[in-house]
Parts: sequence; structure tokens; C-alpha cells
Amino acid sequence: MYVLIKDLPQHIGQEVTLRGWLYNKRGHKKLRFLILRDGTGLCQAVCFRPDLDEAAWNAADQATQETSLEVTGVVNPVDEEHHAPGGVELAVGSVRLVQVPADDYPITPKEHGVDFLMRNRHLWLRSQRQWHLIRLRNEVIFALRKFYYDRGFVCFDSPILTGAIGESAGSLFELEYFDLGSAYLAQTGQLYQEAAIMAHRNTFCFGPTFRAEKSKTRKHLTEFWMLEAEMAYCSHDESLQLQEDMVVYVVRWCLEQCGDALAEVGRDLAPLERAAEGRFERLLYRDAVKLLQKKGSDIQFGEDLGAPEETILGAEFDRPVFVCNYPRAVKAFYMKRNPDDPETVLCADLIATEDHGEIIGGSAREDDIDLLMERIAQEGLPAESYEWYLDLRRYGSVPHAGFGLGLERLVKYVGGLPHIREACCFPRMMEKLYP
RNA sequence: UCCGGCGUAGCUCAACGGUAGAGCGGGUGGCUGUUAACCACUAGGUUACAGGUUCGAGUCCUGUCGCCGGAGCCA
Repeated sequence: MYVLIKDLPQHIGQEVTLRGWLYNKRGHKKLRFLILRDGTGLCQAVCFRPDLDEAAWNAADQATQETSLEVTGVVNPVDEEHHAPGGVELAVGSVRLVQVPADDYPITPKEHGVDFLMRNRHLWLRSQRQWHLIRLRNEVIFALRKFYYDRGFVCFDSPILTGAIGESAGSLFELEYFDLGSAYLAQTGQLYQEAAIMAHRNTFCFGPTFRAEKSKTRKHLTEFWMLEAEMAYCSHDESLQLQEDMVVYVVRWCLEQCGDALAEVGRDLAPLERAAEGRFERLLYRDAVKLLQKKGSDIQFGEDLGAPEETILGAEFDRPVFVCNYPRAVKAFYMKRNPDDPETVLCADLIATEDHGEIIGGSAREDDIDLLMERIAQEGLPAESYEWYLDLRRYGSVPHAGFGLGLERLVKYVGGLPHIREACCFPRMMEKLYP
């Protein structure tokens, strides 16, 4: 009977067959411990020579790291002191090799450098830490989709190939598009979400986005997944509440569902448990500048927050913090002018704790067509390209708001990861296109 | 793009300007309960590349390439 390792505790005393790969091997003359991996977990398979026929023993002997194989044996419980993974082990009766690698498996049970591991990302994925991180990412994705589905949001996927539209033209991947000149890989799906909500009220898109910026930091990818939510008849404050609820929901979900993964990567749970309580501070940009100056930063009103400022703020609060209402000049043209403080716009960035930095950026959108056209002109953007976008203000414009969440940044934060590359399946960075 | 750092065995790293080494992985042998198993033996090198200084360069200098970290930009 073929069984998955995760289901072994339900088969104690039975003879089962595991199909997987050899993760590691230890042994004596008459006793071999095969650590098997089958994609659902790890299992120790014990080969005791007198219990195996010659062929099976030789097979166990020949299996090297990452040999694919089938192992049949009886499932036994394991006492505390031997602590095998999963609390069970397999008393092996027979072994069948599927494929034995001709060359040594490159990733050994010792330490490796980042460059080497990234070049072997396709194999690195099999390692325990990476396996758990992809599981964590999977749970974050599921929690996000469930959060929006439960609230009646419609998944409306924005196009990935676009004309020259977006926040800025300096960081777009450009490609030839038949006879229509250049197309660009989308940097954001937001403008399309604004069209979508006029049809569906509340929508989100969740897909890859592309930034051609030559960033070399632990927070940047050139290809990353972004969830962008947009809500019609929604105030800025209501948007902030939704963002907070979303982060709280995901963090709680992961605390409940991903204990193994969080333990595997050594995540300090205390900051997550505080975040799971909600009550994120909403700090005005004006106050943030004063606070930062008090903490030794030489930031002036009117300047955007840089990485050092994010670090200070991340350390100042014990849970994620919203920085609200930035000066108009440093933010995108579509953000709504703050009626109470016209120098600023109604927007917010969510800064995570422990130097994980910005994980959400959002705003109320300018719904007044005249103000919007004024801003498009100020930014020197090609007005023709935005005609359809302006139509959204011409035909039943309503107050609305939305935000974008960086998936890998959220996974990095939840997992407490030192670098964003581990939050992504095959990270794309400036110097990384292989594998 | 800018600033800083690094490049030595398949991998991770040592080596004062003076004979290139260890651990892991591989191979051979030993061991009936291992936990990144252990013990013994063994193979494995154009010290990133190109110049230069020096009696002598892995080490110092110049250039190129590659990578890492940070900045800007952002999620």
C-alpha cells in the first residue's frame, strides 16, 4: 500500500510503501538509517541486515543522497529518546531504487554560500528550511484569498502586458508588441482595479508584477507577487482598517497553521503575537518626521522616508505601524488630496517590525477629474494614455481607495527572514535569471 | 548607477610576502540505534582572469569579470 509520510501515524503496525527520495543516510555494518523525503515530510527508515534480503540490503547500500526510491516496511512508533521525525519510523523489509544519481548531489548537509545555493535553487528547494518556507508562502496566499473571498471581494485580474501606464516610466520592462510599438510588463494593476470596482464594488488582483529598477537590497525583487485591493465608496480610514484586518488575519492564520515552519526557521513569535492583536498605530507623516528628528534623523518635511527612517520606525513600535498622509510631491498622481491639509495626500504605508520595512502602500484615489488632470499634467504624463482612466471620473465617479501588498515582503515578515529571496520560489533579481 | 567587502579542492573556509591545508561531500575499510552519526585510510588545486612589483605573490599594486552587503527607488 502506497502511503504518504504525513499519513504514517494512521498506519502504525501496517506494512506500507513510501515513494520518495533519500534525504540523508547514516549507518553501521548491519544497520542503516535512511532518512526519506516524499514531499509531505521526513521519515526514518531502519534497515537491519538480517531482516532484508541481499538485493534490498545492496539497494539500501547503493542509495546516495537524493536517490529516488521505494521503501516497504512496517510502521513502528518511536520512543522519545530516539526522537525520529513524526514520532514513527519504518522497519524496512525491501528497497527498490528508482534512479541513483550518477554524480554527487551538490547540496551537502553542511553549510553553503548564497551564490551557490541560488545557482542550485532548483535543488535547494528540497532542503527542509526551503520546503517549510514554500509551505508558509502557500498558507499566506491561501489566507489572503480566503480573507477576500469571505468578504465578498471579486478576484479581477489586471493585465500583465500594458501600454505606457503606471506610476513611473523609468523602471519598466519593455518588449515589442506586434505593430503597436512597445508594451510593458505591469508594475501595478491598480488603475485597472479602479475600473473593476465601478462594476463589482470591491475587487482585488493577485499576480506577478515587474520592476526593472536596479535595486540590490534584501527587500527587492524584479518580479514579485502583489495583491492589490480596491474598494468603491470607501474612505481612507476604512481602507486602513481593512489593511489591518488583513494583516491580522494572515498572521493569526500562520500562527495557527504554520507552527512547524515558524519553528524550523527560528521565528521569534512574540512580535507576531502582538501583531495578531491588531490595534496598529496610525502615525501622521508630519508627526513621524518630528519623531524621527527626535531620534536623530535629519529628515525634513517634504522628503520621502528612506530605509534608515523605516528602520527607526520599525524599532519604535511593537507591531506594524501606518505612516499616513505624505506630502503630495513625493507620492503618485492618483492619490487624493487631503482636504484638511492640502499639502498632503490621503495615503499610508504600513511599516513592519524588526526592520522588515514597508509591506503595504495604499491611498484614497483622487475622484475629482479636474484635480486628477492637473496632477497628470504636473507629472508630465501622456494624457492620451489616461483617457480611459479619466472616463472612470467622467461616468459616475465615487470616493474610493485601495492598496498594494507585497506577498514576498509579507512572507519575509511573517517568517522573520533575513532576505526576500527565500520568500520566493525562483527569485528574479538584477543578477539572477538562472535557474 | 553609486559606496563598501569578497573571490583558494565539488561545497564551507584556513594559510605573517617564504613547501597550498582542514571539515563536509566522494571512494575504501570498521561499528546493531544513528540524529549535520562516529573512527581510520584515500583521491581531489592553472589560488576568478590579465598584467605589474619582488630573489620569491594565494597574500602587495592596476585593470577586467563575478558575487555579497548597503544606498536610491519601491511592495
